[in-house]
Amino acid sequence: MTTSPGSRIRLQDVATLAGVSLSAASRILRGDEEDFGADTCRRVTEAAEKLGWRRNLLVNGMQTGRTRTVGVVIPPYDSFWVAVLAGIHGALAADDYLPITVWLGDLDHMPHFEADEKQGVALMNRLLDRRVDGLILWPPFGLAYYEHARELRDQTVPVVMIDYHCDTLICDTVTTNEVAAAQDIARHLVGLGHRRIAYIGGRETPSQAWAQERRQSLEAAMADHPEITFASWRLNKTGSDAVDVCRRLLNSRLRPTAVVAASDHEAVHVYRAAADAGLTIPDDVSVVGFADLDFAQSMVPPLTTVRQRAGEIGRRAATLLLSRLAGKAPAEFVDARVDGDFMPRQSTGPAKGTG
Amino acid sequence: MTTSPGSRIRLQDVATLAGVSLSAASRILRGDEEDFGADTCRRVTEAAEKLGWRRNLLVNGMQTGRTRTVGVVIPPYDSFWVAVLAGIHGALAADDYLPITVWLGDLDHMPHFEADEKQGVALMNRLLDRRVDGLILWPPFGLAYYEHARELRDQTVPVVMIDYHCDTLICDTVTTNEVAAAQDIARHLVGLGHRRIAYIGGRETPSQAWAQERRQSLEAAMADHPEITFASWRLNKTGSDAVDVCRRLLNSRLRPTAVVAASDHEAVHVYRAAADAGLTIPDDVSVVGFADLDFAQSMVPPLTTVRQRAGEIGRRAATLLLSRLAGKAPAEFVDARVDGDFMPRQSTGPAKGTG
DNA sequence: CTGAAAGCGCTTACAG
DNA sequence: CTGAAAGCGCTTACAG
Repeated sequence: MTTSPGSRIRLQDVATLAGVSLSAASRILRGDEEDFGADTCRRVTEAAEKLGWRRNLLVNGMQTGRTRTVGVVIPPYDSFWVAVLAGIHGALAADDYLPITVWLGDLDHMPHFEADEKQGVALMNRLLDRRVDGLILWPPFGLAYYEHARELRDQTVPVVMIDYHCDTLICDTVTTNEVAAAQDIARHLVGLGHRRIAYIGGRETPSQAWAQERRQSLEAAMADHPEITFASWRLNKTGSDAVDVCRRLLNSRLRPTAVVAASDHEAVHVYRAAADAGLTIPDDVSVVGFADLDFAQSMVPPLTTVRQRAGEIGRRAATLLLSRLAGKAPAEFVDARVDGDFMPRQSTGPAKGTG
Repeated sequence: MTTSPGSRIRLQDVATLAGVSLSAASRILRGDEEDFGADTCRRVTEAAEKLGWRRNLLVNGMQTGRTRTVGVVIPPYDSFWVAVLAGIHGALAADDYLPITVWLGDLDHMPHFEADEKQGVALMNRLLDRRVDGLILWPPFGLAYYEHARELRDQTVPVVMIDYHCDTLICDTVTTNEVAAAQDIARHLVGLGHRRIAYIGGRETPSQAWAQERRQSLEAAMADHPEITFASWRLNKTGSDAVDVCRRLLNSRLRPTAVVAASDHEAVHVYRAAADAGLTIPDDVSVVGFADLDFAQSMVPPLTTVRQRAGEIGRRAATLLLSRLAGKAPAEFVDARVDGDFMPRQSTGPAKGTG
């Protein structure tokens, strides 16, 4: 029952059993069979099989400096991130790379990453100590951690960030095409006759650049329609005041006939606030989400939203990193944009009084 | 921009900069400071800091045969498994172990694992080639893979299986207390006056032992109530006939007033079939799920179900493995049971005609 | 208090 | 066609 890790079979055991030298066994098992007699090859293969020998990838890692391993700092936070992870895993596995996925904090109470900077740096360093060849990071591991981990700052280890974006790129990034998505949303709502539109977002820390970009894209898209009155609202740091803020928003002087939420998560709060205020969706107020999370379709009414192609985002991130590792990536950092798909459903309708 | 992995700082560089020997630097940086002069220690620490040297855990792995790494073969399939993963990650991280989470197939179309045996074995072997110290597996990686991977069969590498259970234990297991949960369900339904009760499950392959146990536990619990007529139904291999089977079940001669689903996933199908058949939940038929997945509470009506303590299950699995690795686990395989919590909600009500 | 030496499990030129 | 030797980046007795 007790494990004895030292008892593993070594190549030398295989070589001995097959009656060849260590190096012969090594070369044969690595496919270098041409130089050896068919009989020798067979003896070695059979000996390895019989003893249950398996190559030791730690050795390869030490010798080559490459572990064929990628650190992925992304929690399975919601269906979007789970799908991103799946995309990453698939693409890496296809190239025989192994993702090592870790995250900080527990899923129910995602911490404020600013407060956990120390732990964040420690997490990265744990991965770097394992000699991952590269890293894929989610937004909260933005600039701050980047600057703390020497390997990243010095660009010894390539990094791809998802949904993180800033003016001067510090690494490869993969992001949803926010501008196009915002225009889709604006076009849809304006077409339905809405003139008073509000946006409700979470806080926008520097590391949550996507949040800022999403709002700004929508503001820009709305600015193309001078007939629109538009207002952006924002939740507090933790989002604990979400329903309350949504309620105030709906009752605000603007009296929006449509609310665009930063994501489907916030849209849920708008639904609740609308119910509290006795407002019907979409008759009294239209609601648009973002992401098309797994629950969006079964909300009552089904939520109009922008589907993010999460799997594709993950795959792009992984292939980008792999090409970087293979030295095949462009010299400049890549700023990859993945389109979203506007999904009109029943949470949006004609503006009240427009019919 | 281009990465040069060979350019990493080695301990020798640190030693040279500090003006000490390699071994002195090694011992000082590992905390063996007592034998050295305070000044020497400082010079070494500073040199390491200055050069940005980081220990190479691959070396430790090679030297000790332990990598402080655990292979976790669990996809983030639904909120249950995500929470299990979170529990595992938390417990491993607390002990400075690193989980390496991988899975087979894509999340949308989870493959038939029987059909992918080769890939499954390859997946395990990829982990074993990385010299993981142990493995945590989800049910589909049951007996079959177990028998194929020599390290597992020979118990060189300890394994904990979640929700896998069979008569003669082949490894440590962590499972929900199915018997108690089944009794809770039976008591609840009988108390509501139900006399005609059906169970709807997916297929029960050998590797999905939990499915079999769940059904059998319910059958046993029902047998304690002789006034109950009980029938078990089952979906086809892929579950593609789910709604259809549920429809037939509801219209069957039994005319069940209550349906117990193998999990919340199947309960969704029962809801749909009930709607198709013009039956109201719970007035015409009561429905009970299992797991308390993230969507259960917001189903219409909210689903009565058994909450599985996923986080606890994950933590137990991880700590069990860690104690096994530390040689502190009991000699026999552990069969850990985690209680579920019965969650009565609005999908169950008095049996029709009972009032 | 410090350094030369062996070894972890291999791979890869290189000499026979 | 095959084997002795050096080396990957360290750690750890052991000798000074």
